[in-house]
Amino acid sequence: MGEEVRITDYDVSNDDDDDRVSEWELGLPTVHDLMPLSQSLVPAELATAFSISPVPHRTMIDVNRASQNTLSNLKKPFNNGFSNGLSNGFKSFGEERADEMFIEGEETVDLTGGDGSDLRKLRRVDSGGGGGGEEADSSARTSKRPRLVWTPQLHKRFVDVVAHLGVKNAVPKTIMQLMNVEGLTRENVASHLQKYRLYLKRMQGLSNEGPSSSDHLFASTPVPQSLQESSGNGNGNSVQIPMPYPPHMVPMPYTQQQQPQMVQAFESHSHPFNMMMHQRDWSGNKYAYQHRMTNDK
DNA sequence: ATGGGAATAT
DNA sequence: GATATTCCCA
Repeated sequence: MGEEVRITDYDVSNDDDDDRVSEWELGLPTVHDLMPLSQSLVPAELATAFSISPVPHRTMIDVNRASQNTLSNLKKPFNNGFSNGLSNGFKSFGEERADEMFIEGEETVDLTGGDGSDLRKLRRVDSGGGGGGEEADSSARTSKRPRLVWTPQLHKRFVDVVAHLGVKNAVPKTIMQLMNVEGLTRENVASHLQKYRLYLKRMQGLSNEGPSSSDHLFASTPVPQSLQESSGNGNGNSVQIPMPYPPHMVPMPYTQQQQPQMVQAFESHSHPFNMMMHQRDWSGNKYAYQHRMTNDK
């Protein structure tokens, strides 16, 4: 019964590309449409000679596809929470690939964008008593956000922010804003903060270092001195932008980059972090894998 | 509306 | 049982 998030269902029915057909898809492709948009500057002979891989030919159709794809992505950034990375990726490889390549380098929609707007506000739709109106589908699935998984990276960011804020100012909302993580809600932070505080408390109780064996996550990120005990971190001023965190979101899974050090008293098993993306693809983009994680713990 | 914490849920 | 969400109240 333990129901884990199913990413499958929605998408199938939700797939914009399929149910919406645009003109250019309907009409027969014209010659112009099929005409390659670009030509190689390198003669075929030379190309082969130097083993230069030819750039895939793109036609207007490809372009339209790509742009539509992009549009729909922009339009429904959070339809079903964050699980899109996967669902999209699994659709149809052959076809999708072209599009991907084409729009590669595109930025993930950043709702946290410059000013720090939000995407929260999507809350549960409660039945208004009465009759009819049903949440159609625009943003209906909104009700249930997948469980947020606090990855080490995410937690680190959290800790950093809290540290820079000082215990005084470290309140959920502020933390959330400073963390600047796409899709992170105040509740998420509040909850985590609650736990973190307990951890800290329990921690100084034991005076010396002795991370309980159960504090997997927390133990993974050292508690900054600014938090060790004293409050305020000597920062009496209002904190404006202590640490400009890049807008983006959190890295990804956990590749096998094990470091010889840190043989601390970690559990004998491997980290559970691989399981992380069972619910959601935080980075929300498929290219995350390529990016190197620059965070250390 | 927000923070904090207890109660639930997964 | 750990961990995250939701409910409740100050």
